[in-house]
Amino acid sequence: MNRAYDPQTIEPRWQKIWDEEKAFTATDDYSKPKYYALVEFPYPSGQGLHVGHPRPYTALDIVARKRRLEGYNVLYPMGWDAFGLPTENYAIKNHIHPRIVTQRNVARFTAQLKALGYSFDWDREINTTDPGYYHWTQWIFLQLFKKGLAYKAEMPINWCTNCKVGLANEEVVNGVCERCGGEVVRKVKSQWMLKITEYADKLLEGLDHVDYIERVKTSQRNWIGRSTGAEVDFALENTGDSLRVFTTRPDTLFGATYMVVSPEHPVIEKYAGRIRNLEEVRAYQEAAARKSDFERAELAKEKTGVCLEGLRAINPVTGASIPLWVSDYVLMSYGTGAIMAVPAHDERDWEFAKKFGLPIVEVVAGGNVEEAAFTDTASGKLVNSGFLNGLDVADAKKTIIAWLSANGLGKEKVNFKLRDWVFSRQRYWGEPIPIVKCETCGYVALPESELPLLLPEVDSYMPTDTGESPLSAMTDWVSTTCPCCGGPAARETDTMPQWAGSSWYFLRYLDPHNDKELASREALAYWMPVDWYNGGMEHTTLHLLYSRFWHHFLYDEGVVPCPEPYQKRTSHGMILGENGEKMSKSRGNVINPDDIVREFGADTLRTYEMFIGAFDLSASWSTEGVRGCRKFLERVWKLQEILTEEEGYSAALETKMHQTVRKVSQDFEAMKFNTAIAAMMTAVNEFYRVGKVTRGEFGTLLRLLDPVAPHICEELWQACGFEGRLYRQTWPTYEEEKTKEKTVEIALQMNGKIRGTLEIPADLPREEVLTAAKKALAARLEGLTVVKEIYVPGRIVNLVVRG
RNA sequence: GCGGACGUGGUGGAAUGGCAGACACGGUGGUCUUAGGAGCCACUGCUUCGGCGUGCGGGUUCAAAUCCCGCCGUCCGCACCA
Repeated sequence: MNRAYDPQTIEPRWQKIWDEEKAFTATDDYSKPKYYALVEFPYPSGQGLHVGHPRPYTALDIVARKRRLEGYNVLYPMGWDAFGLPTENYAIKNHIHPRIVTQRNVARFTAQLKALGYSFDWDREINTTDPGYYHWTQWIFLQLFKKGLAYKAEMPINWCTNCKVGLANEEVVNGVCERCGGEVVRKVKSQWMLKITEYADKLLEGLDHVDYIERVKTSQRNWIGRSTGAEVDFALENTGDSLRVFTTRPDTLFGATYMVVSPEHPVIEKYAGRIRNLEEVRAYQEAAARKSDFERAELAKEKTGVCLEGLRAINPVTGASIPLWVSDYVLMSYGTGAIMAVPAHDERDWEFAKKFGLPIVEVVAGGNVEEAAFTDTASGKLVNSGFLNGLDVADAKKTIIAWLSANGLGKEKVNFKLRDWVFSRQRYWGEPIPIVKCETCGYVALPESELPLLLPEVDSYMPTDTGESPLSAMTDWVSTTCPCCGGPAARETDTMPQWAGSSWYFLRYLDPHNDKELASREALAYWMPVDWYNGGMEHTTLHLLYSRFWHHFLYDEGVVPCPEPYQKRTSHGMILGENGEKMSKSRGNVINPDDIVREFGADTLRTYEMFIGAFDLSASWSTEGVRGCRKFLERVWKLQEILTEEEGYSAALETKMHQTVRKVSQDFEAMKFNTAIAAMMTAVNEFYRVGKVTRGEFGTLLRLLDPVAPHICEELWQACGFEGRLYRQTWPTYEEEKTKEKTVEIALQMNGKIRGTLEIPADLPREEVLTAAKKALAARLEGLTVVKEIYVPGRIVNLVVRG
């Protein structure tokens, strides 16, 4: 009974028992209320588990375990996002097949996660690199292809000169490859693209119907970047042709004194013959092409540009002839790749006009346009603008758009920052794209019966010098016949990006062994949407957006029962090293969770990671703090020594117990794990203060603490002779009435300054409280007049005095 | 530059209009001990003992860490998106 607390013995034992008893298996009993708790599945890296992983896993383990005690059928699954560059790079370097590397890493991660006692349903484990899994990743791609949402395009892509692979914009960080730090240049390649832009409005609108923390919604909205404005056509002088621009400020059209096109804009090629300084323009284009996106965007960079001499446009409202310039501050990838420049009311145009001596015409009054661009849209009135004069900005926008439409010169237009998703990678370790190219039929989908299209064995995983995938060297795999006409055809050799497998994995958990469909209709109808999804801030834009896009698409296809996959999304903060810096090998501040488990136990690690601070903020590791949590668990263990035979709560602690149950229950829901644990520490301190703990009190404590530290609680539950398994009990309840103290100590203030305290019965009427307060402060009140009396029940009396 | 978050003891952090510093770490003293890097007990924001204290300066309020205005600082995103 009074053995010392020994996590190294009890933790593996309970892990084995839970496993054998299938304690955390989600059932297919669809009559019970369901709860789907989800954490981002890890990439099984060679480094093994990081102390950052247990933070979100423990948090949702707490939620999952609490929900089970509350009677829900809970699904809390785990799997592996196992395609990806580090594995492939390791395979290249060490001449080991990436599948072997993956198996090894998955085995290590599994052992590490199991040692932490998570209540994952391991029967539903998935792996994105299993053919039985990527079968359905490929299937979804085919559906996208059939609906015209997957297409091939010549795209200037970010080319990592080191990995020899095309990167999505978001994989380029500060001009270098996010993974290897190599130099990134622009290169044009034919790429598979997914038309996520088609879903921009749905992805934006869907945010209004889900419970995401606000900053996640904000970053989704910013990434989609919807802006309303107008398209305007400017006639090109003596060509009969026109140049279209997008602007959010059509109201300033009278102030458009020149135009700018991006260096890649086709109008330059089209009218090259007219451009008198073509050589200068060509040189500028070449210089721009050599620059990476990063260099082009570099902060505080001076504006550069060249005038297209010989080519001019007409301002459609003023009729004035205005010059055309080329400059890399205009991006081909947004809007139309051309702008109307209104230097008086746009900072970039103003800077450019000042540098090149272009005219600045004020059309919205309110600033000094010789000193700075006036961009305030709330206060100004239109001037120098013909029929718009005197209007405010909002009205002027409406009026000019109506005028443009009526004259066939433009119309209202919505633009998005969001671009289509570059979906090709010239890499081996990814899902093959199930498409063949036929000389007569073009790109043809593989029949669904031929899925999964297996990743073939290759001799080398190294991408070729031409930038093609290693698969392209496998001629007998590449050569095939066209499913459409039977003629000779070649397989697509690009593979999918790592984002693919993670864009729908939460659906596969519902029915992971189904080889007829990605998941059964019944399972989808019952389990979706995910009730609570937690993940890192680093995935709040792309992974979330991509997976929401696929899910919206699958909803439109009738595959899934709801448009939004995740009902609730939260994010955890990072765990930093003891020095407050990000943990990394090079900084030498890495903490290995295995060491913590070995020295202190899994329950201590779990408790500590939940106690470390507010869940959504980053926190620094502290080994002293870990020790403190171990000490707390030791004190819980030793409560056995003062455990009495009484059932129920003792009179002395009844209120405290009801308060603690309420506090812990509420705090777990609000992810305030640190204060929930603090409340349990206080309760334990109380037990020691009164010198005993009843069975009722101890049983309640064990059930409250179980989600955080399940092994010690399960062990104590059994050791102290409580019936059955703790994981099969019910969540403790409280009575609001019993959380109320009989007497309270209130603060006494005079003019808002604390002047004393007073112990009173909690239900004492206001007048009697005030009388007692005045009596207690009698000495200080002498010679003063009380002009106002404030009483906040249970809190404070404040007497406002004068004299 | 834009957007977001944050700023409280020696440290991590509580408190979201009502007694600032819960809970813990660290520290000091004591106790037990062959021993203490264990356990237990007490104290632990500053103070000239009047008071003063939540980055700084204003404001609203009977009452402000909390709400409002203006600064300063730190961290994280995004970065010429017309």
